[in-house]
Amino acid sequence: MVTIGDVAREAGVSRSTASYAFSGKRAISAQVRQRVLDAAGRLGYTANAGARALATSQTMVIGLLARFLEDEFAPAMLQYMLGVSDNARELGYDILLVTEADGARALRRITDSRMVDGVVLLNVAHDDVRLPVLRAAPQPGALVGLPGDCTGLDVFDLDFESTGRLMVDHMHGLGHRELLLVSQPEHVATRGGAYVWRLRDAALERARALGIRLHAVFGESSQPDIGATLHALLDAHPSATGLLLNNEAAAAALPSVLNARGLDVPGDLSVVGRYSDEFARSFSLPYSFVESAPDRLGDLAVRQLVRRIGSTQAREEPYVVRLLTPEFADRGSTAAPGSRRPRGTGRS
Amino acid sequence: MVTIGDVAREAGVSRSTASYAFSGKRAISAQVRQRVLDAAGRLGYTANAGARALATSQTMVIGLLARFLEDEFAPAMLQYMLGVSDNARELGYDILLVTEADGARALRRITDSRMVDGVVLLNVAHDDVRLPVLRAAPQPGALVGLPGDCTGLDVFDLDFESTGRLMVDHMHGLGHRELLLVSQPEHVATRGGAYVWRLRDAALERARALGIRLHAVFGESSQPDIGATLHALLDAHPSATGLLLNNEAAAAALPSVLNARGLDVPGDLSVVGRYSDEFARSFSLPYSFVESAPDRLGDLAVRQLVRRIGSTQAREEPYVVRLLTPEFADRGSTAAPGSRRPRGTGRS
DNA sequence: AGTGGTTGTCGAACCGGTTCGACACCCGTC
DNA sequence: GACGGGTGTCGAACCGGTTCGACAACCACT
Repeated sequence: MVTIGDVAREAGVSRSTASYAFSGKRAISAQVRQRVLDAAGRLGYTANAGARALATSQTMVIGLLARFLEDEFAPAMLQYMLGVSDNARELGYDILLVTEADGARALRRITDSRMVDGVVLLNVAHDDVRLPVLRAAPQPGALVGLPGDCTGLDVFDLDFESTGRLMVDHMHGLGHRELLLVSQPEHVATRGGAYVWRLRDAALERARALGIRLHAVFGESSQPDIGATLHALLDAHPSATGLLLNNEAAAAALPSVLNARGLDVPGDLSVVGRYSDEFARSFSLPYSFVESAPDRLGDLAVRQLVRRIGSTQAREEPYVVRLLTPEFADRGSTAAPGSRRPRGTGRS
Repeated sequence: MVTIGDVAREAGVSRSTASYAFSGKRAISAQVRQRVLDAAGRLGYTANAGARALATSQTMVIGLLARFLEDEFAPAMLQYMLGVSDNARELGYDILLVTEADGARALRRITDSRMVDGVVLLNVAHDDVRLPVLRAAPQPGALVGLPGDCTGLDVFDLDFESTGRLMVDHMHGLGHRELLLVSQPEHVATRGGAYVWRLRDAALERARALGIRLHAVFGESSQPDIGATLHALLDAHPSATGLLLNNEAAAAALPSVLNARGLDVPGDLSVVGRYSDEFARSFSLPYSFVESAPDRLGDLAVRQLVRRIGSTQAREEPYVVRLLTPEFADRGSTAAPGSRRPRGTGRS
């Protein structure tokens, strides 16, 4: 293994001079700097990350804590992971991926041992057990997902309440008066998935205010159960004209359910989902949707985290809670109720 | 920050004694060991990972290089990532996740700087540019995916050739004489995705040997294009009675395509896919399939990698190329051709 | 009592970087 | 010709662990 000492010897300078030649933190004459750089190139030198971390107390690594919980839809989570990973790398940070079931213990492990300069938590629950650990950690952290108590934390999430209202308002504006809402499994909600009831409650309240009947149910996150649930829901409320989805698995299952029932969208039923554009492409979802913006959230979280890592004074700044305004991506799957168009061939 | 020196002082021993009390690499009296452990608990001591890495030349981190290429189906890749991550953690290793587009450069970065003890490469191409870098690296590496040249590497993959033959044999055994095969995009194959033509060529050859007509096409990996391709394929070969899928996106799109055409499986068409069980659940795929076993491959790759990391003598052992025998998961989507059963209600 | 072998502990060196203080040198200036 | 201020380089200390050699204390034997 070639060390900075080898480079220094090859260039005929001291170790400290070699170090300064690389970092530029002190003035070094052009010739000497070039001699050092040449020597480094000749020897194939790369600084040892562990040694540098020890000396500088900076690892240039960010911990990414993902939670793959039962009853949650893994493909959706991937988008958030990539959103964080790609943006971190752009800022010069590597990603330590943690997928352990016991997130709190894993978080303590990587922060206490100083493996990371900071941490991003995904899929944050209302009363997330990882939060006390994060608050006690010496490194800063950023959250993707809104917990009940945000004190001492930078938080980024989609505004699920506005999303619920937006969905209802949109349908109401088109003339719908009876809607269906499929949320994630109740189990996910009771476990602390606050986004479930944040959207749901807001939608129910707005529906009440507008005098709309809104039938809200929880749906499975696995196939084929969710398909059966969708069928049952449509059976139970034949007069409903609009369907709202806050459940990626339900969205993925919907095309074949509608196909089986011979229902036309938006002629027989207007549909609005909530997922990411990338997700829609993978799952062939032709519905209008509210963009969940995982790449955007990853970008915001990493950027803020790196700000705090970088300067001690940034670490003193007030914490931010940023809820993204939902954006409606129109794919033409909503229309005035009862505006059935001639059925297509199914082939476009 | 509390160091081992603080613990030693608190326990009234030297730093080296404290170190030995933790590692157990020398005999330490029971009382002293307990004093050290108590002191560590009282002070909340955790060893600094960078310092330990520097001293031991071991980081206890494995690099995971994923490639999210254009025209490839991201949700399928996630299964492989989790397969590696979960198994690595079980063996005491953390995961450094690398998703950079320039995999060769990233690989050089993390190996040269000694951030990782070893590396797992996912989605390996036939002539993968990362392989020369890996061979030159001082750390061992393991591959998930079979390249053209395996010398000096431990390689794990599904046996795609056997898979292709198995699919054809299975259909032939049921009496099918005209089949369709949908592979990944041709672009993926020409770029070096060897698994594409390994399965395809083997299937074509076996079909020829058995006197079966096999129409093999490449299909898009994005929606909704792949759906249109499936429709066109079924239009072009109305007499084909069996469909083979080596394309996750095609599998995901198939239910609604068949639904739109009013085709019954296996009455009108027998179907066999190639994906993972987990994937089938997420995407609601009711078809028989050959298990791609991402968890198993991750397990094998990590286990072999850790073996080589652990002992210098294991590093001398001959390299292994392990191709998993394909396993057929029967979901009842194949039958003798023309054995149309009464159509279901689509609800079951 | 002297010898030899364990057992338990310590001090010092080392891993490979970074950083601070010291200082030699060169320039222009009074 | 002494003086002051940059500029460029070096030596030493430090980051926080691990590990090796030395050695004291203790035991059992002859």
